[in-house]
Formats: sequence, structure tokens, C-alpha cells
Amino acid sequence: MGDVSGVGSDNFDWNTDDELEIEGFHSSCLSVPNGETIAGSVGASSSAGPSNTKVFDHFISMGFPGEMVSKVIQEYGEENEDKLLEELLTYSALESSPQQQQQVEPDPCSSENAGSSWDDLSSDDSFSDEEMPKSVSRNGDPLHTLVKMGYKEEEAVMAVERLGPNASLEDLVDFIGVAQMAKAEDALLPPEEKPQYNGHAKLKKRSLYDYEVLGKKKPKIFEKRTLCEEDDETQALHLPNPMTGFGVPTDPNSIITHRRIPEDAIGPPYFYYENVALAPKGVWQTISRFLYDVEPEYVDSKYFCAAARKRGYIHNLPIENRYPLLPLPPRTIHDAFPLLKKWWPSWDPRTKLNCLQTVTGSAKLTERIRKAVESCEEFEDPPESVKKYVLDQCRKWNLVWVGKNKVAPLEPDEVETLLGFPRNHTRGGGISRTDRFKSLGNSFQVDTVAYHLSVLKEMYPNGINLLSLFSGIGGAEVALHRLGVPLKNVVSVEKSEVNRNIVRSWWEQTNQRGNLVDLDDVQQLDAVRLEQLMSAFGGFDLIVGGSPCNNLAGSNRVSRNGLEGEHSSLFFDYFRILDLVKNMSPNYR
DNA sequence: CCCAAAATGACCTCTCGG
DNA sequence: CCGAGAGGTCATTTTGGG
Repeated sequence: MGDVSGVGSDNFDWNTDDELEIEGFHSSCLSVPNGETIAGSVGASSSAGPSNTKVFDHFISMGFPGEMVSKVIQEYGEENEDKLLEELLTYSALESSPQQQQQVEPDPCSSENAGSSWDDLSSDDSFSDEEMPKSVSRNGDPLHTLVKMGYKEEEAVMAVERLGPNASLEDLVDFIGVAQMAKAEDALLPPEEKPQYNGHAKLKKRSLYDYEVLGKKKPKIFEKRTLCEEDDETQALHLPNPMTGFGVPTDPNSIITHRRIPEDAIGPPYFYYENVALAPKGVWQTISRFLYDVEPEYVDSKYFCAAARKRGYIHNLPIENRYPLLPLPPRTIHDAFPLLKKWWPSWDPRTKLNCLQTVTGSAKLTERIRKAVESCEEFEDPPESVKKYVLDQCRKWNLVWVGKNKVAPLEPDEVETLLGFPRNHTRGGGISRTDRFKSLGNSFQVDTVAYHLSVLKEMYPNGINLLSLFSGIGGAEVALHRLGVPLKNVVSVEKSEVNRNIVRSWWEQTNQRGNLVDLDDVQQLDAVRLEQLMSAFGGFDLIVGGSPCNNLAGSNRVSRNGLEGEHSSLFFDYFRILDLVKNMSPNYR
């Protein structure tokens, strides 16, 4: 969820000049904020030993700092390139976030080498927000300051252009960190996969995991993950059918009450992440890897309401004793829209709607279909060809029969109801019809999400503090409210102003007693800001987010370039913020 | 009445999984 | 082989403020 229309408008493209950037990456450091480390990387190269040079150079050419690379090689050996990649990625992700968390917990997978932890590294070359000289960021030209800190000029320029000249140094550094992470993924493409502009060879990108799983043999040595983990990985390549996740209330046989969560993932704080289930290959594996290796729960909302909505959810919530919102919503088109039954032809067998999308069918299409059906009224049933045309269009645009020979797209009110929102939730405040469809199409299905979140009610009878990223029209907030979980403090981050207004107005309509803080941009949410919020509220109990899917969604044939795409890379902000909160949480309990 | 901004509609012809 | 898909781009029409 979350409107990202603003993101594209400011001329920043994560993928601009990819091939040039990758080349330019050779001698630079990935996320080294000061000059010393750049110099130091040369020494690290030689200390890594002559036998390592090939592997070492390989990673250096991807832009990882030399010191980090040699450290990882020491720890895991050089033959296990995939593992090294993973560790480097993970570490540079941590690195790009401020090191509040000196106590980066030793990865259980690498426990044997506990002696050489990351600590010395992080204290060397990480520039935590606390250490950041405030005076510099206030006085000096931020561009100059960033370059002085060791960032590449084009990175600094990009960050300043994107965030504006008045952005704080912290925000700029955060931004560059995320941009680097997105780029690091790109750099991981095997050389022959690198995009080339030879005529029609249009950017065919593959994600990190694609490369790991399909491009190379699985590492055998130093693979400390359990057999169970391997099973997860092969299973995760196939979406479950039926898509009922750990169970849906309408089918008691589907319910599973036990699962194993990796130790790193165990809450509190609890997190709940959502995105489209049918993302390009490997995307969910990458997301899962970042989110502490938690296995996704794939659920189709057609088991909750009358419209399909195939989504993957990664969360660390308990799955015992879930309960649904009551009353259970109607689960067929006829139950949801009883008045339409009289117009429904016998040859239209649909009982469920397809996914409710952000765009809707046109009036012209309604006309064409009406004429097509009318023209063969002399028959009892239209000919097969006409039926097929009409049904194809109806399925494609989610049309319903609203009159004699007349189909029409759903109205925003009807979409609201299907998704479990109160009537007129998105109405008013000057929002246009088009924008209502857009906001609703990007939203959660409330009943589905509420079923998953229902376990919180017993755990937090006095209410929760919620951090809601990419909130959109507040699906999570509505779900918790309908469950009767009191909302103490809610921090909601949403790009679109109309969506923020919708949530704000809902907040007032429902007489909430807590505080609602709304922020414009996830980039604003750095360690300092989080620290302020968490100390004011006493930490967060739940972090919810569904990051933009524009570059993952199947119907996007133009820029479906996976997680590293312009919009969808905001996933890394979800991870960045979640990881910060997780690491800061022990201070607030 | 003019003009900018917003809305609309036609076209795009993808990848994935069953 | 078929169908589903929180989409993008462009030209054109409509809306709304002065």
C-alpha cells in the first residue's frame, strides 16, 4: 500500500545510468563514510593473502569496502561466494544504519567464529548519527560535507537533489545508504547479465536470489543453516494452492497452529510486512532473507471476502488462537451484491471477483459489451465467441451486471466495503474518484489482516504503539480498531497527502484517544527521529508496512524490474527502519 | 473566455504458475 | 496453452479557477 506517485516526479531514478555506475563502482567503497577506510582497503587487500585475490577483487569490484571483504573472507573462507555475498549485503545494510547497536548480535549461523565479530569494523568506519558533527551539517554546504565524509560526489548530488538543500545530514546519509544497497543488488548481477544497450536488449534484471539459487550451485561448505531451512527455500519457490497461509477461518482444515520462527526474528517488537504474492522470481526469497529468514505466509483474500487478493505476508506474530472479525463478510458476488442477481446471465459463472486494482473499466467498454450482447438477443444464449469476449473483459476489469445487458465497474463505495473499510472511508476531503480507486487498490484487505493481527488483542489489553509505514488509507489501523485493540500511539508514514487526510479524518471520526503522528516520507525516519518517538512513547509494539509493488506487479509490463526498481526498492527502507526499531527496543522495556 | 491541471481511454504484449 | 495481474505511457478530453 502507499501512494508512491510522488516518488517518480522528482527525477530520481535508482536505475539511471546503471552500466556506467557499475563500472564506476570498481574502486569506490560501498558505504564508507570517511576517507580513512578507502586508504585502508589497500592494506586489507594484501593482508587477505595472495590466494584470496581473485575472490577479493571480485567483491571489491562490486563496491564493497576492502576491509569488510577481507573480514568476511577470513570468517567464511573464499570458496563460499554465495555466503560471502549474503554476509556482505547484510553487513552493509547494518552499516548504513547508525550503530546504536554496537551489540550487533552474533549471527547464530556463524557462532563458531564469535571471536572476530563486526564490532571492530563498525566502530572504525561507521559514522553514527550521534557522532555526526551537528555544526558541520548546519553551517557547511551539505554537498561538500558529504564528499568530505568520503561519499562519491554523484551520490551526494543525487541525495541533495532528492531530499532538497535543507535536508539534514542524517537524512542524506540514510538516503545514500539505501541507494547503495539498491545498487549493490544490481552490482551482484553476473557480468553477462549486465544490461546492455544493444538495440532491443532492454534491461532484463534478475534479483540477487535468482542468481544465488539458479545461477550457481548451492554452497556446501560453511553452510550452517539447517536442513529445514533448505526445505523452506525450495518450498518458497512455489506458491501454495489453496493459498490459505497458516489457515483461514472459513476452512478449519486449513489451520496450522505451530511454526518455527528463526531466533533473530522473535518479537517483540512484532512486525508485519505485506506485498504482492506474484512478484518476479526470487523477490520473496530476498525479502524473506532480509526479514530475518521468516517464511512468508501467502494468503488469498478470496477466502475472506468476495474478491481475490493474493498477497504474501512476512510477520513474527504468533499464529495460535487467531479469530476473524465479525460479522464475516459475504464471500460470493451474489451475497455481496444481492441486487445484481436479477441481471446476472446464466452463462457468467463467476462467483468471486478478481483482484481489485487501482484502475477501473471505462464507460466505452460498458457500451461495447452492451451492444455485443444486444446484437444476439434472438438466441437464448449468445454464441461462444461473444460469451468469451464478454467474460474475458468482465474478468479483466472486474465488471458486474448492473442492468439488462449492461455491465459496469464497481463504485468506490463498493470497493471500500469489499476491502473491509467503513463506508465512505475514502470519501470527501476533495479526493477525486480516480484517486479513490487508486488508494483503495493499493490497500490491505482489512478482514485478512485483522485475522492475522487478532492475536495481539490478548497480549496487549491496554493497547499498542504502532509504527505504520506506507500506511496508505490506514488498513492496519482500521483492522486493529475493528479488533478492539486500543491504539495508544500511532506513527503513520505516508507519501500521499490525500491518504494522510483520510487516515486523520478516520482517526477523528472514530474518537480515538491516542496520538496520531503522521509523517510524509520514510526517508525522514532516521535514528534520531525514531529515538525521539520511541522515548516519547516507550517503544513500538508493532511495525506494519506494505512497501510499493509498482515494479513487482504482474500487470506492469514496462518497469517490472523487481526489488531494485524505482518504487519497490523502498522495501529497504522498511527493513532499515524495522532493524533500527528492533535494535533500539531493548532500551524501552 | 482562456489556460493549466486533472481525468480519461487506448494501447502496451510482460512473467509466472497451473 | 491459458489467464491473472496494488501498472506505465501517451494523446485527448474535461474540468475548474481567474
